[in-house]
Amino acid sequence: MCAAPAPPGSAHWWHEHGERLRRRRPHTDGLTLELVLAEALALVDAEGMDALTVRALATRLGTGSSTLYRHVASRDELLVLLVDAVLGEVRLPDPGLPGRARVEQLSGELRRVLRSHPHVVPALSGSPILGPNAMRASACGLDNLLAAGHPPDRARTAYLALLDYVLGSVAFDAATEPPGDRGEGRPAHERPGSDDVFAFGLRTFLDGLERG
Amino acid sequence: MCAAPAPPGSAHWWHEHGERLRRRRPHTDGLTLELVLAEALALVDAEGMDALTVRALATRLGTGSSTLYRHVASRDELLVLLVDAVLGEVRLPDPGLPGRARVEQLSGELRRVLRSHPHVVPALSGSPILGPNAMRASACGLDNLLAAGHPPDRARTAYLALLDYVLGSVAFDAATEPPGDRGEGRPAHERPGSDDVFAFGLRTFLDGLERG
DNA sequence: ACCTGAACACCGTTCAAGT
DNA sequence: ACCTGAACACCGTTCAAGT
Repeated sequence: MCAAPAPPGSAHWWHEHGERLRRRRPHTDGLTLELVLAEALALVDAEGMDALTVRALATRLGTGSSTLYRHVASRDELLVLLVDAVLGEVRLPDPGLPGRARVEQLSGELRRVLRSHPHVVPALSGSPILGPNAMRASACGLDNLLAAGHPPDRARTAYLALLDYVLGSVAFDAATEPPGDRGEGRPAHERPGSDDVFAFGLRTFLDGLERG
Repeated sequence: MCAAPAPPGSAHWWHEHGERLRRRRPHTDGLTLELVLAEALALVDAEGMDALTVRALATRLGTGSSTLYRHVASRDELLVLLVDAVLGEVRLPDPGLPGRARVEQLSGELRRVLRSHPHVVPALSGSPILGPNAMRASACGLDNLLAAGHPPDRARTAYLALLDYVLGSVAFDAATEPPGDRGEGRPAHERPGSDDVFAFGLRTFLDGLERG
């Protein structure tokens, strides 16, 4: 029974992953999951997601590919863990700030961190984002909206919509181009920078949220 | 000179692709790019993006994998073309409607189309979205905001922010989970459905845009 | 000229054989 | 028990050989 393996990134998988970490004993070689993830992130940052092959990662770590399977069950698992590792770089805002300022700060910080690892971003849309670092940021995001004075149901819905916007602005940053610049010459209008677009969208959403 | 191949999905690549289409003569077998893309979409919809291998697609089309390279230069090109093919399903809103209603309708339609091909969505964040069908929808999206009474610069910025939100809401739909449901029992609060989240976020953004 | 089978250089993953 | 080289079943892509 219970032969179905939990899909990497699912809540069930994260639960089992936590138990696995608690149970683990040190390997005879010095290799740890943390080292594997750090090297994987360095590889992805330097050469892009396609360069993150199990074999290339193993070579960088000075072993064979089969050795990595003692730390990670599959390449998919590696990607899920990599995403949460990146989210671990997010610094939560000062709790002393007012609600809206905290919302703006956390949104900007999430965007900053993800843009500092651009090749990891496409991996965000593959599987659910439920790792411990994701949950930590997530709880903070909801708290901020509650602190800004929104009732719980409204705060929860607003939180999800805002998260979609922040992640979308990172993922589709260079992917979206305004229409009207079809000619060969320089465009008639300055194309708005992605930082300006992000700030405008965030401000507009929060304005709508306050006054709605 | 000019040996650098344009990366699939770039404006330059799309330009060359258009010329390639204009120049093409019929192949001796009945196979066309349109047929290749239709079969690729059927395969992705049925079995997911990982199942879209050049070999599997060729088999479904009754040929060998090398034959597909007469229609598409690489698997990456195939994905770029597939994304624009999906965007071709977007129906533009009735021009007789008022600006804001058109914005809401086009946003909802884009979301509907992408959610009907969920396995294609992750491919959106890989490369720029500059195909003819993307540009057609894009031009409409900007027009709608102009028609809603926003000055050009503001309309352009708002259009980009709104697009990030719509794409984000599709791409991170199942990927985002609200905090607070950590217990094993049923959650204390009903989790807001993604349709509700989307509608709320869209309304909130447009409210902020009107009153800002 | 057009087409394509067979080959090349990979890939993720497994597992029997080593220590 | 722990580890890993070598193998398995793929993959995208190319190109010489066929028509």
